[in-house]
Amino acid sequence: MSLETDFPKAYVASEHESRLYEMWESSGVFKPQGEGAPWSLVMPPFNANGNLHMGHALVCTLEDIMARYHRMKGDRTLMIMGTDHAGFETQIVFEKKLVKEGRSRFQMTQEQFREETLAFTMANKQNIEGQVRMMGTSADWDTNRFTLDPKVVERVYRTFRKMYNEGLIYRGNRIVHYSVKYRTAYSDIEVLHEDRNDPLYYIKYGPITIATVRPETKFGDKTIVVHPEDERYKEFVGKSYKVMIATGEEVEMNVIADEAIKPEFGTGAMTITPAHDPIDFEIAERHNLPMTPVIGLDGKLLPIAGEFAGLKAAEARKLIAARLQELGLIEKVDESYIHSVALCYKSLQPIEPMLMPQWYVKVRPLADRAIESIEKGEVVYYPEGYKRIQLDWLKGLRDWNISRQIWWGIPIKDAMPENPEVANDPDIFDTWFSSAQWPVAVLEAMGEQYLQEFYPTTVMETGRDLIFSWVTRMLMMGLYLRDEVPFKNVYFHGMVNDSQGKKMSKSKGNVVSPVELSAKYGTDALRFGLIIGSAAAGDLPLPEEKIVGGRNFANKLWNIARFVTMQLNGRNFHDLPSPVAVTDFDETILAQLESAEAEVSNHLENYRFAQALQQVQGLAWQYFADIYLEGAKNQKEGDQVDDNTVAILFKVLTSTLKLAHPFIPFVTEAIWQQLSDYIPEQKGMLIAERWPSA
RNA sequence: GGGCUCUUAGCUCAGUUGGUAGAGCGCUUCGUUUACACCGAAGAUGUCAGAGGUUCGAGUCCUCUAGGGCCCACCA
Repeated sequence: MSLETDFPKAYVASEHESRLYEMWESSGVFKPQGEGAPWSLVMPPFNANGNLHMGHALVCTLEDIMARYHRMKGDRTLMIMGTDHAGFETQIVFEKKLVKEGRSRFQMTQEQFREETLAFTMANKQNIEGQVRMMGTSADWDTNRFTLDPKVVERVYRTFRKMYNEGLIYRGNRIVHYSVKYRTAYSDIEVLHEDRNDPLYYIKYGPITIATVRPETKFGDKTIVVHPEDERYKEFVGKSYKVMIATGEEVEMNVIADEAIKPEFGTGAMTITPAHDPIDFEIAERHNLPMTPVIGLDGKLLPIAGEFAGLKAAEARKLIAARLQELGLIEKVDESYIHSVALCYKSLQPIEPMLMPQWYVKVRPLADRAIESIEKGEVVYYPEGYKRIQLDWLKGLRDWNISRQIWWGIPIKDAMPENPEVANDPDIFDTWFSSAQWPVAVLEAMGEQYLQEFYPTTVMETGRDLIFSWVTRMLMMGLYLRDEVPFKNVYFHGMVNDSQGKKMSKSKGNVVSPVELSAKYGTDALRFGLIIGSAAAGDLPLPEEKIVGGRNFANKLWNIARFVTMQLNGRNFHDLPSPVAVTDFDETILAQLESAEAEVSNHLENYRFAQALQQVQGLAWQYFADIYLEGAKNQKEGDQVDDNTVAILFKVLTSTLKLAHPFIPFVTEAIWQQLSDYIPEQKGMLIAERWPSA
């Protein structure tokens, strides 16, 4: 072996990474090994509609660190990768693509659209799976699943049937959040709120004036509601009289009383629009009043609006207000009124509350069960503050709308083809309804023995933004289906930001691609940059300097190994004496190694990844390279470092490689393979080595 | 309206159970000794936002103030 050719001065990641990954994958080491305790992690299924982004890269890194650590510790480690068809999200991505091509889904049949979207999704799935491999992710690819795999879909349908038969799923006709732009209903969680300033119009209905921000919805109103205790209006309750409305028509209005009215708001009186407001809807239900639609699913006013019919609701508002003004029906306008407006999370356009039938999950029993489990400590949260956030959310949770008026996803109708109520429904499941069952579905797909051994999984690692949409729902569904929590620990990571700590976004042009950075600096460098100096659930800025630091660290390790190899002078490790602490130097480095082993393990057991990595770096660079190794040079007699020192160098090097491996798997494995020339009896792979335990 | 969180070296941020402040990058000076210039040596830089409290001892716990950020919320 020649140093210059076989052990070049610089570590060039691109020359090693894909080869090493193939070596690992084909060796079968990603599968559960040995007789140790089971340790399992189900990765968040990646949306198969684009490229790997930094959030994904962080997921791969954090989760792979855990998996590699536990594998080396001797646990029966299982890391499960998966991809998500991501219903609505993918539909939007694909529709944008269609628009760019000058096409539209409305020129296609649903079947055509699904076929093309499937092809698009499968291509992206393959793409992203390659990028997950690029990240060094040591997932067992035999367990890799897609949310549209027949076994997964069948699980979703079985769950639906079970819940339907037990009364936990029902079809309800009530007010839902509706996106006019995307023509679909949402669950509560897909809605954002923003404070906006809109005029509050005080409109005269005969003797009673009401306040509203939405005069455009008032065409069907037949009822004025006041609080039963309100002295101002007591004489009117139960009576009716004719008033003029915006169309110029005379309409009969009835006055009723209901507790839902707050006397201190506006004039203490309002008219109700049951088909377009949740509170009004409830009042109408209580009093058995008609519910007349005023706005169509296209967001335009219906014929009931007379001359305003066909206008978009928002455009109509000003025109209608002007007409009311002309007719002398406006008492005053409060221009400074600020209220919270519900917005579509995707388009940021106002939500239009609509009365329409949807499928709901009756969440109370499921949520109560989840609350019980959390309070009993069956799930441990990192950071722990998220436990309460989750509990609070569960306590206030309302029934979950799981149907979407979209084209891409799992069709509801096939869940119960024999049941007309289900079989005639054209809707698609909310993606989260299937991903909520993911841990059960993926383990079950491998067979009952996987569920037995690996459910509950050890840890769920995901972004803190998914706490409600995914984590809580998995908890509820896992408990429902298996009577056991789906994971024993939850670790939340934060959002990856740019070097200034700003959120990455396409419009700001500050998005950095993990694929490009990996190609430029190596995956280890990227992994290092993502982990160093970060904390659980904390947002993490990712300046390129951090990644450069990672590359430099990889190179440092490489050169430490190069130096140690040179000291061997062609001998085998076997020829060296067992390392003994002779000098103070020896004693110090061996003690430092031992304490680093303990601390890195302790940090990793407690999900303190950044601190663990900092320990490794400090040991390797400062204690080992700068101090011990430099000392060893000075101690040289002639050309030769004494054998005991070489033995210590070798021991510390190999132990350091083990400690560093979970974080920067490629360079450590590459070095290990180089070293194996000197350790004839250890021809194996570092990934399969035993973790050094102090 | 409710809740959470942050304010630590020039910059971006760590700091597990309270025990005389840390990393990376940057900066100053020096060094091309055959592991590494993707390097080494030496060095400078912080009343840990402000005020008060608990404690033998607080960046770390409590209260308040100021200024950021985030999440939740069916106030017509």
